[in-house]
Amino acid sequence: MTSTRELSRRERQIMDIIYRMNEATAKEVMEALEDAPSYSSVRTLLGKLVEKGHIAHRESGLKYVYYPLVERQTASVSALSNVVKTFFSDSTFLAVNSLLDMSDGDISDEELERLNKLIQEKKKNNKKK
Amino acid sequence: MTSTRELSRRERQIMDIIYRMNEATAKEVMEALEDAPSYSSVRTLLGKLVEKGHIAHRESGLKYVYYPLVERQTASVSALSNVVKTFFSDSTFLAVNSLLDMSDGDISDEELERLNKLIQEKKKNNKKK
DNA sequence: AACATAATGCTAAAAAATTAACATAGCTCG
DNA sequence: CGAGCTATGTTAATTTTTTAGCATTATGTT
Repeated sequence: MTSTRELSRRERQIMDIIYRMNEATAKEVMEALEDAPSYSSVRTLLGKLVEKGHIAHRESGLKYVYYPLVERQTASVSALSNVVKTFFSDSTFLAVNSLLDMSDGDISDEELERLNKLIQEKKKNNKKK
Repeated sequence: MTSTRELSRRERQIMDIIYRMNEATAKEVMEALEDAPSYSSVRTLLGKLVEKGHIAHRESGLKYVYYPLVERQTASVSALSNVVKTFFSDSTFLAVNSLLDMSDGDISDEELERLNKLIQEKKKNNKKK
């Protein structure tokens, strides 16, 4: 597994930043880090992440732009699964429930409508089996 | 913030285990660790987590039983928030959507029904404001 | 062309995390 | 009782992580 579980503290922070921004230069990563170390240190960490196969970089003019090698989608499923397993006894229902509770007016009516539809679909699927 | 972000790799693994089990002895933690180090090492790590204020232990007969000091509920909200921020552009909707997609027959009809109701509630709330 | 700026390459020291050894104390059961 | 098992307390060595310094290369600006 190439999961987030094997990363060190800083490496994880940096991966999170890169996922949030989709891609980022060393400078951008440094600026996004809360208690950022020196530019030099950030580059060393990025280098290690490249070595370990978590990210790659392409040249963009002068600089390198780093991007994740595991797709956002894949990584997100893995992250969600882990939270569901750890805090919700592996119950997707409980996790969704909690997310809905947490969201305070964060979801628009239109989005709620779409969720309702998706749930209807699920029901139909359940019955088919 | 006393979040998971400040923990080292092993410390995080151990916290996850303790959250999953609600509480655990050193031995149980060791057994739950995938590539477990020696019993001695596990105890050292537990000691560090106690020092850092993440867990506490109570005596249960002969042994210590460790439990988290930050409630499961609180920790789960924090973990979910982080995933939502990192992988779903801070959109609860997108995260719920993804969870529902991931769940394949994992949610019962009854649970789906409850989710629908919860969503209806949300809609009403949206309108009130 | 020379200088300031911004980036990389390489290297190394300092700090933190990880592992484990050894000593000790209470229980239990033959 | 006392040998063996289980657990803790303490300490120390090793490994990994984290930080950063210094040299170099490319750009663009005067």
